[in-house]
Amino acid sequence: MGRRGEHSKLEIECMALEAAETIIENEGYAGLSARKVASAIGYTVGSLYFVFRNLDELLLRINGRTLDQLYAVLIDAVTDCRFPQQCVFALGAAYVDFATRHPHRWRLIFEHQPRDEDLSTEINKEKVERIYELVEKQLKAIVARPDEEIVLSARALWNGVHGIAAMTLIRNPYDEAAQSAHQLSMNLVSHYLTGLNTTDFSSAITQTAGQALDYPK
Amino acid sequence: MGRRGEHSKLEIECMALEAAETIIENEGYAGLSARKVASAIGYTVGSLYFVFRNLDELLLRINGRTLDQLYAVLIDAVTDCRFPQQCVFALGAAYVDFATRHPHRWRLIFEHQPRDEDLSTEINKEKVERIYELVEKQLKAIVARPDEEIVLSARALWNGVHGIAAMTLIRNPYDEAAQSAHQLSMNLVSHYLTGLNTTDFSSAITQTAGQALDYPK
DNA sequence: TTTTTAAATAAACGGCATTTAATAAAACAT
DNA sequence: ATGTTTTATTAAATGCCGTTTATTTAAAAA
Repeated sequence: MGRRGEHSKLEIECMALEAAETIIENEGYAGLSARKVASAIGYTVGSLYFVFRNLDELLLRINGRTLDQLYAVLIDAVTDCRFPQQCVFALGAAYVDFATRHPHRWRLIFEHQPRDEDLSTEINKEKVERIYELVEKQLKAIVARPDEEIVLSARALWNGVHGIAAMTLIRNPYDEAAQSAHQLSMNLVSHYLTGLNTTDFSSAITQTAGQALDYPK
Repeated sequence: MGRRGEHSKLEIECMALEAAETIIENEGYAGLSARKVASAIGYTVGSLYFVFRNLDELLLRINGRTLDQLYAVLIDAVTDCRFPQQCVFALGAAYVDFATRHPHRWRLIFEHQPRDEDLSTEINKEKVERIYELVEKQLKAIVARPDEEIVLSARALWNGVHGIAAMTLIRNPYDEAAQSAHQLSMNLVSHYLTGLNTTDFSSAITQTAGQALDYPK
């Protein structure tokens, strides 16, 4: 058949993204296929390639949407917290929560790497950067340090929270994972912030931690 | 052709593992295929299924070997460090180093999850646990805390270091990634250990951090 | 020497992503 | 109203893939 004109290109794109998200949410990336997405929206495979260059592009778009949702959740988490320390805890808890609630989509963000070089990688870079900035803002309110060090610390701490979510989710049943991850996240954030607050000339110590703590060159 | 008897079953298994490792090391998991492994060792696909139940099993075996290598590297890292704090830094540095040197094989450990339920998951569990114990040992030498808390803290800190390696490696060129990861790992370990040392009645604080720091229930 | 056994293969199956050529409906021009 | 051009859509083809099956053949056993 030819043009039905039932849905616009943009509508098909949206339908495909939603269908794919549902499949991934339920069965994970392994359960996804172009054919499955197409039939879920009542079209044939070919039509997908009329809207997306390839599956990689579709996945990239899905990751973009997931990152948007994640950001919204994190924004929400920092709206009802009073003190910056409390806010960092809340951010960690919200992140772990999101990861355990949508494990497949969350993992896809980090595990999918497109084969085409292109600018594909860069596309969602800002959406990730935004999240780091949420943490930086809180750290700035906790300790007075040069911007450079705030950026470094936010990355270190947030990557840490991410690692907890990642390792906990790898092989654990839903509820168990969520509980364990929360406990670990709290432990990490708590000790890290204490350490950050305690260290007076932090930048000096961080840069010379090797000598100070007898770190091997 | 029929039985050549040129290689024993065990020899073929070993050859296949090595060939697969090379492919993954160079091209990543995406570049691996049963046919490619088979032809690399001068056999046809069918022979692989005479030795492994399926590709999942082969990958599981590879991950086991990678975990063994990683453990060896970490053991090595703690042999030439004098003080426990220094040892934790050394462990983190060695981990980050291994991850950046073998990104594809390292990622495979965490990203490959077999479809067969089986006990497959459990197979490498000990090899992961062993690593946490290395960290626990050092933490025990740093602070006097109940075992339960040591275990929790080792997991939190180590997952944190893992997260740094993971996030840094996702999209960064080799050298850049390695340098950045080292810096972040140092920052995280440094502040975390300071915090752990500073907190006197840590178990009390960790368990009641919610109230203490006004953490949202 | 014949029979059995087991190693190894070739070929097949169904599925996949992606590309190609064919088709038919709409939009446009006359 | 008619013919022509677009363009949305599909069916089919290509070349991979993991896995299974039946078949061949060399060695071991009889």
